Amino acid sequence: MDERRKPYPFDQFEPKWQAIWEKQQLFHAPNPGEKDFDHARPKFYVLDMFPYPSGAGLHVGHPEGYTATDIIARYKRMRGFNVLHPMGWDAFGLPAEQYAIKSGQHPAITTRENIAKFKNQLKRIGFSYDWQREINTTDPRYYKWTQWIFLQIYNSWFNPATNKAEPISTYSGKNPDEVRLAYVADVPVNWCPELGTVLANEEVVDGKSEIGRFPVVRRPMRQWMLRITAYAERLLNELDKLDWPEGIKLLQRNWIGRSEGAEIDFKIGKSDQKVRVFTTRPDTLYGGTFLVLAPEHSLVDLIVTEEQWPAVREYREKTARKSDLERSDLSKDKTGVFTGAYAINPATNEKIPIWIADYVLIGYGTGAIGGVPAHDERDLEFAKKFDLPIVIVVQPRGDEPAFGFTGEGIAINSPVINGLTSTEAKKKITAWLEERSLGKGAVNYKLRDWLFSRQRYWGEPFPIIWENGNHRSLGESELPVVPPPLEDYKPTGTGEPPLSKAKVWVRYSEKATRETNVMPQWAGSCWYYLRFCDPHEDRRFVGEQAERYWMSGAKPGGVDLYVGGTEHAVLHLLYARFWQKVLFDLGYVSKPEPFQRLVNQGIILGEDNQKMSKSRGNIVNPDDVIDQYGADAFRCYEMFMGPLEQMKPWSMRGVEGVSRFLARVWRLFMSENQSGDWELSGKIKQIDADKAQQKMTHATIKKVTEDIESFSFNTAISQMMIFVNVFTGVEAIPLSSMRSFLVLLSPFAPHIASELWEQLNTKFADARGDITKQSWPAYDETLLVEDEVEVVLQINGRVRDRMKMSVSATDEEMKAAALANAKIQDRIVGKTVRNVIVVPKKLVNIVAD
RNA sequence: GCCGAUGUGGCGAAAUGGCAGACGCAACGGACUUAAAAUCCGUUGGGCCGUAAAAGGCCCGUGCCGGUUCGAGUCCGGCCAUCGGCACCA
Repeated sequence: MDERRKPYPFDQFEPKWQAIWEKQQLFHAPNPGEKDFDHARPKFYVLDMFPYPSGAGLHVGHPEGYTATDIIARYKRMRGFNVLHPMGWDAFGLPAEQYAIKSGQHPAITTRENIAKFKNQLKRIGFSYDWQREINTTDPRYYKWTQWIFLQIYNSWFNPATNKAEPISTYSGKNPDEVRLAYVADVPVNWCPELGTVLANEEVVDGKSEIGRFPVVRRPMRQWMLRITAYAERLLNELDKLDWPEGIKLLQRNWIGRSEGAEIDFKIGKSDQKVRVFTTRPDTLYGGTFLVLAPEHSLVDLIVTEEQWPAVREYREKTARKSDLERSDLSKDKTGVFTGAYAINPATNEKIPIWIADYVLIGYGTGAIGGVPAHDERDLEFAKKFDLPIVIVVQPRGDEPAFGFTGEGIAINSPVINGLTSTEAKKKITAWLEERSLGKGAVNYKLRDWLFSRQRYWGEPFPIIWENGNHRSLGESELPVVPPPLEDYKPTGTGEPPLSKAKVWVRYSEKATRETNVMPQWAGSCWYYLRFCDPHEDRRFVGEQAERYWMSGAKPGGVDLYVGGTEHAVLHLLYARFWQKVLFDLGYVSKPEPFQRLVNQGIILGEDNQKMSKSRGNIVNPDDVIDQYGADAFRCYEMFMGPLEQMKPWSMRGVEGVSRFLARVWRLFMSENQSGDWELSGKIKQIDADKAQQKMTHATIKKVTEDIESFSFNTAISQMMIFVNVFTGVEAIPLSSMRSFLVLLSPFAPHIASELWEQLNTKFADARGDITKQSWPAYDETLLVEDEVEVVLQINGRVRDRMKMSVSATDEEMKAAALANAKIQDRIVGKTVRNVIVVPKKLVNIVAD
């Protein structure tokens, strides 16, 4: 293509229009109270998941969602909305730091370079972002407020009575540090020696770090935690009113993992000690023949008998050394040790042995279970292995065997609840336990508190200092806390964060030292959508008026449309919801949920149908595509590939096809003169469209409008192709149809639409101004109505003939015409017509045999 | 193991329960051209009958098996395959 002439001169007009948009700041959205703000228009906030600016630059997957949102943004502007469509950078994170370790270059420099590269690439695609609102999570003017929000979390607690966060000052207990939403705890963490940091559960995949795939081991360490579990119920319930894909809601529900059941106390021997267990099947209590504690359970020390100590100690040490991976890998084979102690089953009053086993997790429920081997697979396996008694207490309703039956049935061998269904039995036994103070109904969640500290350099420092072993928050006036420059960014390897090497910085005062952990990468993205509302406000994390305006709406979520990949289904999306709720409870924001509507774009595969990766060498770089085919072709191809949500392979041939379509659009408007220059085609005239042309135009307006609304961008483009095919070769082309068409095309291919619109304006005075300032065309449904339609004639559901009929034909007329049809006649001779089904304007089906 | 998504030509795909394959790619044929590229026009799911060639006709076909219905890619039940998530959560 280099030496050859391009099919249309996109290389000239695409940069031209990008320069015009930038110069005129056409896509800047003023805030309420600012110059040019229009109160009469409704608002629309359309947001992309902002990228991590990696050194590799954009790949074609990024702009897929970005193109979709850009189409929506441009469309909504033409429909009269004030559109907020911003972009920014989630720039804290490991790669820049890893690079710093290797090269010694400060991550801030790497980050700045990568951002410049990303921004340049995005601008070449012609996205209509309001670049005045660009934000960068590593900018002190931004993370000052990330730290500020942390302080709000730190300085509040979750009041169960009001079911919301409140300032810590309202807490009446003795030690507020026990209830803060941000707290310090010694917890078994996922320690990654290679990365020199701990990781959140969510960042560990199959026992390896999500980044780098290095092994991860369990190790107790003192860490900052955020009390997200306090919000489990609300995070679960408030999903209902969000317009998110059901699949994503389900992922979050499963992650939160609510289960209802009971907590039951088992007395230990003759002492006053009790073990509390959680179960979802209190109705199987009579079948409980042993107890199992997690090896780490604090009661173990108190109950183990002399002779069992050595075995217990050895087992506990062995478990502690196992990583999570090993622990679950060996899941097929149950292990455990008897403690020598016994408990009393409160239902049967029988003495049952207490074991420890690593299939019971310290972090879930009470860290102890009642073993009901007859009706729980894991307990059954354990009982078989260690020869523990098995008692059947649930009778299945079908003909399944009761032994090992885990479903719901009828309670048996259980005096208090015999004959009841499992559901009834659960209620009754729980009430029975409550009356005797032996237990109570309880709800448990799989969700754990959020491990919030990292032993890294390139992240937000905590606005916290330590004095005499106690933590204390810095004042708001001391923000931002800026990380000190370091000679050496390497992790210390001991778990001591790199910031501890900056001795001067760490020393806050005579008596106090700074916290040296930093926040995880998720911190900055937990609230960036709020900052976009008002990115330059320096007195508050977001201006109140701006927040109330852009986040407004009748539904709980403030952002009207949020587009990004499924990989953030439970991490970013859950964390952001959590922060939003804390800020909402404390009265800082107006909405309980951040994102009202969520759409996930599918992954784009390489041409070989494999995931794009450096090692496969199948990565497509948007720059190369744009060099060859232009930004409009790139955008349109990304949308033409198939449904947005679907995974689909890239195809350069496909890009070429879409590029040919845009060239046809170009030549519909432009022709080459003698000297080889493009000029407006003389075929375009101010004439009325004939009936068929008018119908095609309105059908196209309708289809494109509806398809944009339903995110069916691929079929919208198909319709525009049909339109162009119809008008290609027409001798006199009606101007009005071309005007409408260009407006429809402009969200998809804004450069060519702008250029052709301008060309029309040089000759015709029927419209004025830039195409981006036009309003979206309306369609007239009456023009789409046909006089005659082709009706399908079927016999027994098989098409036998077709005939033209007036749309106003009655059912009777259609039936009569069908039966009179020659081909139908031929086929039904000698047969009995049993029934005739008439679908108006569509078909007649004759049932005959 | 559990949960979810997907399965339609050579390929990407389209189809409020009503003509399966729109639109695009690829392929083939034609026009233009000294030639090629580009462009334009046409053909293109499979099988069979038919004819000199056409016209035309019939049957099969949306992962597999069954059901509901006048009529099923679409709804229901069971299975298979691929992808994604969770995974000893009591």
